[in-house]
Amino acid sequence: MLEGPPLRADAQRNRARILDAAEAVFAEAGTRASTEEVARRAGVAIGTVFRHFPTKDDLLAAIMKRLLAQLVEEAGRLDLFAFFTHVVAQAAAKKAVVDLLAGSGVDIRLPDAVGRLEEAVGRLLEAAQAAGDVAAPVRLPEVMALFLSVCQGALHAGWDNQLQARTLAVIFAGLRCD
Amino acid sequence: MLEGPPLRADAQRNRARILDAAEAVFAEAGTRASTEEVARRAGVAIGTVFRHFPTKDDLLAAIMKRLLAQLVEEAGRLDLFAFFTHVVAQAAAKKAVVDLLAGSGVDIRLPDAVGRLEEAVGRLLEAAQAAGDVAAPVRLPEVMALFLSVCQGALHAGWDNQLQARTLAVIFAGLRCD
Amino acid sequence: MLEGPPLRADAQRNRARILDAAEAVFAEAGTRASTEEVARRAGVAIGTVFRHFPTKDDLLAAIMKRLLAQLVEEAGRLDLFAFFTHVVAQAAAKKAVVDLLAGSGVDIRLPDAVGRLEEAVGRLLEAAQAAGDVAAPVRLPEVMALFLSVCQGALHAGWDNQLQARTLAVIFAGLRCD
Amino acid sequence: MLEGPPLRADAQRNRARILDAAEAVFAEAGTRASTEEVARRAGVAIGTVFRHFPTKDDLLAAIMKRLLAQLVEEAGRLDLFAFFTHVVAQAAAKKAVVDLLAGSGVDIRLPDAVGRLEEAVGRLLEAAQAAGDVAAPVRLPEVMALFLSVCQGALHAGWDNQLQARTLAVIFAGLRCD
DNA sequence: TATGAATGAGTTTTCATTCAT
DNA sequence: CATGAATGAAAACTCATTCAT
Repeated sequence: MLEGPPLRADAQRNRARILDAAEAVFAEAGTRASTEEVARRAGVAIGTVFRHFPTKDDLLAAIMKRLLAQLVEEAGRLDLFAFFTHVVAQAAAKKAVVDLLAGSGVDIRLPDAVGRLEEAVGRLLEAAQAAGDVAAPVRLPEVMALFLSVCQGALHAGWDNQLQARTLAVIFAGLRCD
Repeated sequence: MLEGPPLRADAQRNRARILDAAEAVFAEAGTRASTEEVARRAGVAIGTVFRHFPTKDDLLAAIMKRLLAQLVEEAGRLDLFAFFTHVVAQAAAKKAVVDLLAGSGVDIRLPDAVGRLEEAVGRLLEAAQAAGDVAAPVRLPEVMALFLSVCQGALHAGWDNQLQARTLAVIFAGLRCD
Repeated sequence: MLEGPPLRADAQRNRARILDAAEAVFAEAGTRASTEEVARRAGVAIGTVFRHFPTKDDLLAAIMKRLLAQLVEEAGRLDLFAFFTHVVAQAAAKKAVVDLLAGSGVDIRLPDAVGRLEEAVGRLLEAAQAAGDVAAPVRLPEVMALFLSVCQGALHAGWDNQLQARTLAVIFAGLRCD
Repeated sequence: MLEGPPLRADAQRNRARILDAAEAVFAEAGTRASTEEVARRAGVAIGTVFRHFPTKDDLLAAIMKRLLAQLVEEAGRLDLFAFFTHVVAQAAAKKAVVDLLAGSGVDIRLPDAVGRLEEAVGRLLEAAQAAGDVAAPVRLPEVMALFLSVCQGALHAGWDNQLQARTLAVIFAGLRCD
């Protein structure tokens, strides 16, 4: 957890640019895309990428961490159903992250961040069950599993709005009447 | 659709060996695993792999095609719920294929084979609806979407039998009461 | 010079087919073209090519030998100028051979055949000088050199009939007034 | 025509080294020589060659371009006869290049550079005709054709100084009395 | 003898990572 | 700190040649 000295303003800007570029590049081309391509997209030299993220896996982990934090933040503002819907809707933009969450060969461990997301979803689940919107026997693990599954699914095969809605409808019904 | 002359017996044997090896290797190490490793596992020289599959992508496509055919065959013997359950249970063993089905950077198109799977699942759906096991408004696209999603989800290390069962239970309930 | 037993009729037919195919293939794609491609063009399996020509170089040497014999034969029927003109006109069809004559990396020695061609051209030269069509000081080596040079030149850059004629005209003038 | 930013000094040095090495290697062993050998000779890692020339063909094209520029420069300093003589004399050292100019399987297009050479030779021709050293009806295309032909011819091992001189003498006479 | 599958050394090419500028 | 050239191990792919069918 050592964070080192705070970065200079330009360094911080570069770090953010690289993360944005990496998210975009890996979303488009998968994690096979080269680090050079990320640098190019970020408008930065390759050395700069490696200064900020000593290995490619570090870069991937950083993307993940950032998205997970975003998800936690969104979970704090929405109910369970809205959260699912929202995340699925934008899953395609986060391809790499969802892939990583699902473990695509690259081996990255972020127990903290994942744990925090699980807690956030847990709170949503409790609330939904308290409101009677989700059946009592439903537990967090399967909700997380469904969440990840549907994110994965949504990445691919061009789920349009319709298909997203219909697919989520089945899951929501399942949560309600289980 | 031209298939060329039938392969010699030994060639056919090698082709199958290579596909088996590739399925295993890519399941264990992802599609990043090298073609050499596949050759080694198949007990064959690298040139033999490339004679059968001129490109790594060709090899991946061939694995896919074979798995899809297997799924179609299994769909013919099971009902919708059993099919889901069965496939999810062994998804981890087919990691690479499920990844490919979902499009993991490698660019492979097998509309035919995918189409046939969709038809097979369509028949299962009709039967299940006729039997009253699935609600009338449910349509094929969302069933396929759920199917793929859950396969992806099931790849994760964490899904033990319990979690598989509980997750599918939610989906099955959703299909029933939608 | 051991020639072995005479070939069976079908074997002889195959040998010829392979040579024709090789000449065509190497003319189109250079000597880098693969032996497989030659086999394919000859409508023969790769093993058959290697039975007739134990190495690729043997195949190339055989093409050469055949073309040189052809040239000798043509030299016997034409005068020096007609011979030059004729050979240049069809040089493109013999790309590989001319390349080989010029020594393109592949190392092949056919002193006999080349010697016989040189003799044939020598006879043409004597005749032409006797007729006063070629200046007395001109010697065989430079005639051969010009011959090969122009063949090489004609292979490339799409010499049309016009250009062939004009280029040869300069050389013929040079031979006359040297 | 965009050339990108100017190369760093060390990169430029390496680029030149690689070109020199490639010219030497390909002159000795033909274009079949491996890129590794070029790297070794240049005292550079293989990756460096590919950073500068992403493809072997790119490397070959670059050699060509450089030689053509050299020829243009030499054409600017010499008269037509001296130019021919000079180039023929050193043709053997440029084996690969002359082969490429003539198109030896490798597929490279450099219309610009070739065009500039043609212009330069055109100027020499005009001057020679103005001086009465070349007959009026002679045109540029056949001069270029002769030039390339003789370069090709000169590649052969056998052309010693004598033979070069005698062969060029015939051509020069032809240009004079055509 | 013909066939065509298998071999495996050799080549090209890619890319994460290091390091001189 | 940023840059971008260099590195070199590893991967993809080719093809002359051998050998089982």
